[in-house]
Amino acid sequence: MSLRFGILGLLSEWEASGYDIKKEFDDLMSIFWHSHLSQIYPELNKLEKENLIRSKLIPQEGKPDKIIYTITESGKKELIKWLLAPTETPKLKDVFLMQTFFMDNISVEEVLFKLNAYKKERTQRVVKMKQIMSERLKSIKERDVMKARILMSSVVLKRGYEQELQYIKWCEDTIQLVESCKFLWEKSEGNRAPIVPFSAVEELFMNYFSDILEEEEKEIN
Amino acid sequence: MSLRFGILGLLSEWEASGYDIKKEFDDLMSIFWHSHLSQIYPELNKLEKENLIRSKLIPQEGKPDKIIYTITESGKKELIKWLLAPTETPKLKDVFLMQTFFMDNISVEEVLFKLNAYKKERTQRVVKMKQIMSERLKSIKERDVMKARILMSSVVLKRGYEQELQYIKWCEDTIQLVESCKFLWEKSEGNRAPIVPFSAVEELFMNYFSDILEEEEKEIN
DNA sequence: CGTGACATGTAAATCGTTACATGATTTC
DNA sequence: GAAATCATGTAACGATTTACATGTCACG
Repeated sequence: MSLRFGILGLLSEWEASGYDIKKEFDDLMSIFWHSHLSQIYPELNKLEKENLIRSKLIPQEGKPDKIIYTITESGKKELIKWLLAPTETPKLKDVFLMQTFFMDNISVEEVLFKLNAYKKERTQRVVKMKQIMSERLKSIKERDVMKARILMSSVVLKRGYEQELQYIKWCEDTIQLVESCKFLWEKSEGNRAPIVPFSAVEELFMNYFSDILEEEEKEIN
Repeated sequence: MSLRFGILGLLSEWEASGYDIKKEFDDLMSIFWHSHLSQIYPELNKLEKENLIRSKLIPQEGKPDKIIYTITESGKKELIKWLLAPTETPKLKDVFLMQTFFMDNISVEEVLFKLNAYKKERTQRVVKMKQIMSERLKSIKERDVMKARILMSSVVLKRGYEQELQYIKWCEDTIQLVESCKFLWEKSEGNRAPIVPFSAVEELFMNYFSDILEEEEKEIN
């Protein structure tokens, strides 16, 4: 349901081909959505049948011809209707957190390896995002033009970036905690886990949670 | 592909029925996954056919009979194989960020309304999570037993919680920024947006980005 | 006597991914 | 000569959601 609005949103600013749209999804918009060409092309055809967009064939030399789409009045109305509709809180999906949840099934060394590897992957992502952000910032400064669209795309970029940074920090903190709780993975005779009282890790545990427990004082409303 | 491992992971600790599994998905595990009963039941049957889990019928009085599943050796092996496999960095989907990206199409008042409403919804979620967390913490303290599984579920909870807090803070910061950039939504004659030089918002803009720009100094690796 | 929790499913529809199909041009 | 980019699609499969179907018991 959201893909169509991603397309309509894009076409509300520029006209574009399916191939162009895919590139936007892979670039800036990758922070909040992604899609395959094999889903974009049929969706464009559907949108045109519903009169929300219109196409024109552009012959090209040296490259294959392309089909450029523009948004219609009715399409813009649909987009605005969607923008004003209340957003349901999203149901999260995070495969790495799921793996983490069940990591008592593998050895501590493997846990630490996984956490480090994932941190590395996230770091690579944040480096790429940083590049996108500084390039954008530079081009905004150069063109010296500010618009609502530029503002809103920038705040979205910020959200994506800070999300990454925080995930990396979480990896670091968690690696530290696991490192100091290694003994929880030890197996005594009979392949049974040793019984460890909570008090043995209470300080470490509370320290790890300190930044969110401090929030307790701040009022939430 | 992940649902099956969510089920196997759960069954690696306790035996459970489809109905029990659904409740876990709705509770703690909702931070990283969710699923409908209509998907869980067929998946359980598939897993049993593949010999990864085994079922037994438990007759009950006063309640309908239920089918309890236990994990097999082969199931546990599959789970561990998955836990050790490298995790692809997830492709994010966030409908609210997508809406935000295109909010130049609605009025500032509507933008601010949407941001406030979403902040409220996220806040409700964080309140619920807080309850879950303090209940868990209390019960861990009372039972005075620490295990790797408890540690790992706690770190996942923390991730979910801090993610929510940060989203709320982003809403607040963004509301402030939009508030001070209201004029970007103004329309002059001919329904055209006024041309605003970047310098007019540079200070606000840079201030909004300050926390992530400061990270520039810290080295990432 | 209605609602919600308990309990297990099937069917249909939609959404998303991977594989297949085609063909031109540019760059290494 | 191989790989990447440009350009548009179809087909098959897999994952997910929504609707349908059935029945018991507890609580107010």
